[in-house]
Amino acid sequence: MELYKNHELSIYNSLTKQKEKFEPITPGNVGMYVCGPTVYSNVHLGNVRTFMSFDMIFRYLKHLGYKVRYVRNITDAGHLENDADAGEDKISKKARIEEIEPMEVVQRYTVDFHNMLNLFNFLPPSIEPTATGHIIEQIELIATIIENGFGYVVNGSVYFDVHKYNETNDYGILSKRKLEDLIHNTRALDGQSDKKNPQDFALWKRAEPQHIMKWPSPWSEGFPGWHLECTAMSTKYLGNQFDIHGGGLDLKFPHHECEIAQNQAAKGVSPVKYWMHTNMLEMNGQRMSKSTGNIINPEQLLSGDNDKFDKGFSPSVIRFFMMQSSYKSVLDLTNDGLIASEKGYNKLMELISLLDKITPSSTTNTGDISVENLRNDCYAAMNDDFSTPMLIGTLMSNGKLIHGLSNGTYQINEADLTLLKETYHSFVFDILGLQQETAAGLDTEKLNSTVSLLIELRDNARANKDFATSDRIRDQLLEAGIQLKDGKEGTTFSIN
RNA sequence: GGCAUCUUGGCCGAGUGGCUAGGCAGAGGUCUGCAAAACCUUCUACAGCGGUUCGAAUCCGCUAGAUGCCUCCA
Repeated sequence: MELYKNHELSIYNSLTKQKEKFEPITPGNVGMYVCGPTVYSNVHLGNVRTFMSFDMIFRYLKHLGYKVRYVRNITDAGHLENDADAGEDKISKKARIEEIEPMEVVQRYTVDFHNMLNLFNFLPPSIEPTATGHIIEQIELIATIIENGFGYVVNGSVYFDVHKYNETNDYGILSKRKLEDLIHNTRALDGQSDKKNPQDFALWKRAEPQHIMKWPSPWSEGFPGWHLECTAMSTKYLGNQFDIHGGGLDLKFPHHECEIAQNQAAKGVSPVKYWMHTNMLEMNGQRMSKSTGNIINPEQLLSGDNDKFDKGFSPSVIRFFMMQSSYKSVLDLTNDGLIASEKGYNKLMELISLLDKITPSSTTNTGDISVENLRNDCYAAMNDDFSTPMLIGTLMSNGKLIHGLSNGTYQINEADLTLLKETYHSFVFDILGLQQETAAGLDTEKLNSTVSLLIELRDNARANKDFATSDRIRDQLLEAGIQLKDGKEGTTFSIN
């Protein structure tokens, strides 16, 4: 279904700093590249937020009927600790500290990364290439950049000549910086003697003898610079120019700026039509940071095993929380915010279970709400630069329609009911990527029959006005984490 | 210091020239043996000052405050 033909999607382009109508380079096809994690430690919750935003974008583009090729890389080499000559690869540093093979580090944290994303119900990208798997492509790219006069070799290392590049191109076009300002504001770092200018960045670094991760190249035994891998892998799989490039806001400069420069220098074109940057995740009003201790692992947030939050939160609640804010806004992770989201999420899931129980009538009478309008509002929200907060608002505020249908105030015919169900299901599950969470790890069938028995006993007690017994059942169950809910149709329960 | 972004009601968080965001919390109600849950109703806002405009939370300027990047970071 080529829905995109009937929808005008607009995307905020960080390059032009405005919303633009989305028109892919090849009609019907979308190429999207997102800078993935450097696998040298456990996945950070901020990474989860960024990748979740692009997961949602991937989902919506697919929903619109685009054929999407989504490339998200794994950085398993080349990411320098700092840009000085003494710079050490993050992976080898970790390997040295832990006395294990670099590829063991990579394997461990790649597995952790995938496990975590699975928990949060991420779709796998179309291609997940690794930097170490593309050393040859990177070497070729460096050779071309040198050939074109934008790279120079010093002591076996290769640097990108930013000043030379800036004579014919605009270094700073993405981050809105001027080279002269950068010159004035670059801090003096030790050991930069190899570079012609401090603004130059490494394309290839010669490895010291004790270095464990290194590859042969025309210039030295060494390893590629960090910015290079994304240029090599994105253009290999998506072409010299592609539609969307995403990543966290903190990668805008220098990483993405350098990608543009490398692509211009090697291929003569700017690589990306729409640059998208996701904003930062904070916790309790402060940037998450290992050095200040303002940090929490995803596992700890899920389990509640931490000193920052009252309890654990399920993956869908965290996803709902993140989807309630715009990917372009700073999001502050707080206890109150998560509690509020948990209630909101439960409410939405309740709406969907109600909706699934509604039976069609011969005619439709839904007051001043029309299913058609509701559906259009959902699309309008998403078409407006993937406004998931607006989408959630629409889904929530039309809850009165579902309640009205449920309690008989409104009626709906079969065609409209199908459309309504389809709308809620596709936006909530397929696009937002939320899941209806049944108590994971519990044998729900056995639990159901057990609690049903208790509900029956309680009903009998209440009928006999033996409230001591009925209240005891209710209160004891609540203490055990099972909440009874008395409704018109009888008593149901939920697990807290 | 430079560049950029942001400042919405008790809290979170959308919107962006005239028209209800939404959630949480609060208040009132329906239901209930009492509750809880659920549902219904309801309150409150656009940092300050000046300008543009018939009209500004929305555009422009200034002031104050916060944040990000400038060094590895999603």
